[in-house]
Amino acid sequence: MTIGELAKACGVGVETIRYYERRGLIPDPRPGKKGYREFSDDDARRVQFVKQAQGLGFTLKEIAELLALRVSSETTCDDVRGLAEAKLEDIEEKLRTLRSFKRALGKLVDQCGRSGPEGHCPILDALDDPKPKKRTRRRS
Amino acid sequence: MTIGELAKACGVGVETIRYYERRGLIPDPRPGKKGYREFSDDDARRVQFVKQAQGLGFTLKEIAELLALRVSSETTCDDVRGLAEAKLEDIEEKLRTLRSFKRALGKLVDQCGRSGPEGHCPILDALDDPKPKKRTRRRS
DNA sequence: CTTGACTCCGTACCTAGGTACGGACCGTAG
DNA sequence: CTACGGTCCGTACCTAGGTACGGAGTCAAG
Repeated sequence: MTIGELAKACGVGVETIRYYERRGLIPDPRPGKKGYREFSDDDARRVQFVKQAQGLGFTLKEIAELLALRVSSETTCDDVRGLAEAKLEDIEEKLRTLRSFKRALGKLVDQCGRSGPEGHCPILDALDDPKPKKRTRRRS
Repeated sequence: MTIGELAKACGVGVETIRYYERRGLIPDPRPGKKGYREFSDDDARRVQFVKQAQGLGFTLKEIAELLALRVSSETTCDDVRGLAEAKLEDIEEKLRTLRSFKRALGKLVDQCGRSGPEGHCPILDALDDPKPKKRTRRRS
């Protein structure tokens, strides 16, 4: 596919694709007919991965590292495993934080209407709460 | 506490705190002795919340909305519930994506050494796999 | 065989989120 | 009382991640 088709398929602008190329996030596409480059489905998956990972707070640099994770002549299996496990740690941490946000927000929704002292932030309060005792029933 | 103490407590620079003030992420601190503003523990919690949320891909604008979630004379309970539920949806989505990243990365670690065809990205492959069949045993 | 939409590449510009700078003021140790 | 470090505020500057622009080539429809 052409760069424009790739961009449309991924919901980004053509210029963004070109920027990712410069950053090395997608490999140099094979040259197609008469100077128009030919992109693959694999490129599309990479771009989509980049967008998802960005939404989770990873930087383009970190994303490039994730995409580069593979055993090659340059990297040993141990290198890869080490890096992957470090990334897994990041992810676990994000999961923990995200779960506590979720708990806090859920609690807020539950408490809605029974508001406490004005001017205090219920989200921070909920996050503080160390043991979110089981709530009786969630609003569907 | 002073702005410098607050900054140190939160692991950010003084200028960052001042920037957050301008953005309205922390309320105007009460004026202390002779022009030095006095910050509270609550301010510290807010700043820490901001940093965590940023790490999860929320923008300062979104974070401000989260911090502003409360029932007041301006917002009804339904407003708050609606917004909170929308945010919960965001969070669920992030959780799903994060979990699939985790699965993919875990799989990569497991497969380490049994690498497939060179030049292909094992993370994207692992993400593709619709049903990550139960793995025999995880490396502790 | 021209016209409109698309591609190429290089360079310039933009927004979000800080980070640094400068001059004036405060306050505590020496 | 002065030196040094922290604070105040305003403004300027910086990096990451795009976004837009311009001139030249391409390609398909009319």
